[in-house]
Amino acid sequence: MDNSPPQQLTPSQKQAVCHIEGPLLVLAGPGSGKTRVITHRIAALIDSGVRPYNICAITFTNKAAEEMRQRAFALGASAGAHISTFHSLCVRLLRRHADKAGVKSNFSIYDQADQRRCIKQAVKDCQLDTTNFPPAKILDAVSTLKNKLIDAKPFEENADDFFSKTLAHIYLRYQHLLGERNSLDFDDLLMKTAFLLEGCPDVNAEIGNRFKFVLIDEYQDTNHAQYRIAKALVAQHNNICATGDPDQSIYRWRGADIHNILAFESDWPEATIIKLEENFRSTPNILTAADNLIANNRKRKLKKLLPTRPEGGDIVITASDNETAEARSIARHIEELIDQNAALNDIAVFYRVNSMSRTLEEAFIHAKVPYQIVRGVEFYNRKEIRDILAYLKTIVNPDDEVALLRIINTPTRGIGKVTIDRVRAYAADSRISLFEAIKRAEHIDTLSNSAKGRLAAFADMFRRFAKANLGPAAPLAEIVFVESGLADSLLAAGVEGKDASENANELINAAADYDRKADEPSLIDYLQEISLFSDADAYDPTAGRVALMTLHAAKGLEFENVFIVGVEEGLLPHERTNSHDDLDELEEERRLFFVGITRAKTNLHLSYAQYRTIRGQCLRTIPSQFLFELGCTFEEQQFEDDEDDFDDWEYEDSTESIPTVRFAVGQLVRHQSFGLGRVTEFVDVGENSTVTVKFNTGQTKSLMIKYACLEKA
DNA sequence: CTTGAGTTGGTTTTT
DNA sequence: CCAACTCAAG
Repeated sequence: MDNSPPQQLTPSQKQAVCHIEGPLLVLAGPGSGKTRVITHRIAALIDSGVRPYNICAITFTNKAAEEMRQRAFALGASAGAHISTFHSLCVRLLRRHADKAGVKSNFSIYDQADQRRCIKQAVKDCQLDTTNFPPAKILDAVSTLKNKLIDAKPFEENADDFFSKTLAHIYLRYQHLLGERNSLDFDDLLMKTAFLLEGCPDVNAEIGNRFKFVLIDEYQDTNHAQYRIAKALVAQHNNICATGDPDQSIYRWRGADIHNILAFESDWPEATIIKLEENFRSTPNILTAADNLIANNRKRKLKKLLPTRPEGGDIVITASDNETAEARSIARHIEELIDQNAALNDIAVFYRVNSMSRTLEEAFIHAKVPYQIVRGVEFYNRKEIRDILAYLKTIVNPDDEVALLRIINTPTRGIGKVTIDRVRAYAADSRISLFEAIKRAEHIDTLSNSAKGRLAAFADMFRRFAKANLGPAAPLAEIVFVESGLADSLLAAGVEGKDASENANELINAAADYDRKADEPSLIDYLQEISLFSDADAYDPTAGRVALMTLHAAKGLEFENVFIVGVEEGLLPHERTNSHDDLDELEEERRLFFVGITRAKTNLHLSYAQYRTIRGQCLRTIPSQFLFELGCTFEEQQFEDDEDDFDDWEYEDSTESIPTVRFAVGQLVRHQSFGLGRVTEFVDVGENSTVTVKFNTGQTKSLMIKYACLEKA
């Protein structure tokens, strides 16, 4: 049961803990006790006389930060060290030095949905068409620029081609809109902090006095902005300890630059490098499979995966007819595990895309398997929650037009499009904010008297809210929920609104929870904190439920029994990654699978479906190339569903293959011209079946069986 | 001003 | 396939 690292630290772990002064890179493989090393290190630093106040540890998620605080505390480290994510640290620094950073301290933080709306607005403002300039693409480009710390103005100055120039316009407009609304997006938090630290000597000096020892976890997933922040944080003392694993870098698409960790030695030439290659988590066969898989990546630092656990456990690959059968198969396997006394907390199911959770959920409900879907942000994306939060955001930051427009007529209070347009026009003319204009509604001549009255009532409501904004978040959230009329409107919606009401109450409870935990609770702080919530933060390891999550969310976790579903071409690697043409993309998908596999302590269960319904279309699938790279011999089970309600045609369809020569993966074959080789993949699509063969000449070929004349050797 | 029917378009992972 | 948006009727 307990596979935690040995009580005694291993020599290399000890070395990493005790290396106090100077830059240190800990290259830690999965399950190497990395977290343990970091917490011990924090404790050791404090032990050796460093004040907790002078320590800054940066984690990847809030959850990880929380855990690290507790663990360090359990090791006897006194409280006081700053432990948070990069983003939370940035929020703190930007609020503290708001004037120097060029922001107001009550800024809102834009999430993805807000960003998209805002960029859309910016595109329109530039008189451009959203079909030629899709907001999602533009947002991506802007985000990339920000992650590289290229601000709008310098970008515009250097833009020479048409697209860059247009992009520059949109980027400038977007930043302008954000500024007007006193809002920052996720990338701004990093970019503005980097500029603040690099551009203000006094802030930098203050940082130097404060943070004398800096620890950064998951360094392989830092982007350029985070790298520059890290550099600035350690500039004066050079005491950086970065930990990470290049093989677990899975956020390239978000700007993470694997180069940061690969080039650590050239950044800090005097750096000590310590490798943690022993694995205390997984059984040898799981590690062999993981190692075989990742060996296919060409661009990597070689690192061993040394097992310390005895043999045991299974790797099982299941092929099911379709995703429903796959989900049932998983549910049944879980029932078996439960029969063998496995704890529900010890079981997890991973998938590549969130939409795959639906089918699993249905199967688990049917089989009465308790589960939790680890998706923290989902709660905050619900309409009723976003509504309440929009009220709260407007209280804190009346310039946040997105929030204001969301709730100005929610619930409906007779302030429609026409009225809003007139107020906006007035606001633009008088060069005041929309909220300011609403307060002056009675002076707006274009408005009808009834509209004036409604706007006045709206403004009055916010005056009452402002008076009630006295620290703790929960009481205000409750007042807002009731006085805004949201509570009544949900009540009026009957059954439909019942869930929504419960969610609203849950939000108020969550706020109360925050109030209890925070040193100095405030609405601003609360809003900024929940903006930085991540999916993984919602994971409750003590829930007594099977955990369902994306492969990305699985990072940093471990389970006795791991299921990975949908191990198919197009899904893992995902087709949208362009991994067909781009080797880097393919390698990242492989790392993602590697991360998934190495979460498993004892039993690993991989599965794919032969047909999968995607966007309503039932399509034939191909097992993922990654499956064949695992290399170890495994028992492949064909899952047969014995329930009667299974659609007949699916059987027909899948059994109606034209008789053709079949090849097993691993089969030795001979080809007339290429000679001997081994089958690495067999794609069964009837008469057009193909095999991929790795020939002894070194080349790998995909061949159509009906033409290739392969013979089994 | 609100509502609902109809259309369009986007469709991975997330701080 | 679903969510977000548009538009016309009430």
